[in-house]
Amino acid sequence: MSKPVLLLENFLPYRLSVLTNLVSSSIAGAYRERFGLSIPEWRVVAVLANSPDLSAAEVAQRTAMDKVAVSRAVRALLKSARLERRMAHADRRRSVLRLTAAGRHIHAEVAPFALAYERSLLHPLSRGERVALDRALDILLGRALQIGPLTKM
Amino acid sequence: MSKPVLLLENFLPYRLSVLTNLVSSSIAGAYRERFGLSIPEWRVVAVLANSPDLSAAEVAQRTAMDKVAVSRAVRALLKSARLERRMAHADRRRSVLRLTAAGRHIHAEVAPFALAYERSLLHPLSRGERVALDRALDILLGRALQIGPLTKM
DNA sequence: CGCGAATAGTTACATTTGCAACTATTATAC
DNA sequence: GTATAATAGTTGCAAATGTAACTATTCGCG
Repeated sequence: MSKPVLLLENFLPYRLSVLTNLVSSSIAGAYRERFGLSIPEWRVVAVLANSPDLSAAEVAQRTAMDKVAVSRAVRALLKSARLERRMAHADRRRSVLRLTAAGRHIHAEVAPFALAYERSLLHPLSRGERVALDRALDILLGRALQIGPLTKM
Repeated sequence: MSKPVLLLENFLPYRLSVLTNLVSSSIAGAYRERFGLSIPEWRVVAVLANSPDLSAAEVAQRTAMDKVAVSRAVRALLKSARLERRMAHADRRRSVLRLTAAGRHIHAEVAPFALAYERSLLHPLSRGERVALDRALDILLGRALQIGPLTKM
């Protein structure tokens, strides 16, 4: 029975971090220079394309972003006229966010690009391997939420 | 034949990002408050524990960090006396980095903690699911490197 | 009502991160 | 040997991100 040794290259959090950083920075560079869009902005566009008229808090929840990040992304999207904001008549704190025509247009451009990247990334995996990956990521996410902030582990 | 639709919650880069942020921030909080160590510092300690006398550039390569991040982590570790640095006699540009006794000590504390977190995270996965995950992450990393910066995709 | 707690969103500030420019040293070419 | 290029590492600056404090509005409950 040998004591387990920590090798960084085998350590799951490290491997996730390296892979994610590589993937995210590749995508972010492409979005930025081709569409003038940051990843937070892209997330906001992506959810509003499928679910118009959400409030900022609802967008935050669906994008796993915090409200400050959403606020900044919304401001940028308003400035670039890809988003319009009204206030909820019932509750004047609440905003109602909706893509403009320009916003829907950029979504129609970026979405196929994003899907193509994902398809290319997954290309070397078999159907079964993709299913296994999906499942593992789901389980890990749930587990990470469960473990939480590690206040006292 | 329906056109594939982009749903953020199914988009692999998004899912990787959410999972990685959650895992990394959990770990980072624990390292910081319990050991006074940032993740970049931890990576440097982890590689030097197994491979003493590396140069900063070699550390950068093995930790997937850039040289600036390594430089900053090394400075912090020197300040906290967990690392000592000599210069290579043959090439006085090159540093030779080695953990001090305090550095080895912190490694001996953090490594079991890190392994325990990893074990806990992987707990709900079966042996076969872990193997499949490992394999998928390896393949994805290689593929992401191959695809590269997306300069012209 | 009306007052304290809660919620939506923004702003301000500190920390982190990435990139480019810089210094110092060594290697290469002529 | 000297000039040019390349390499190791640091520093400075700007952009991105997170945390906390703040404003405005609404809710809950007497």
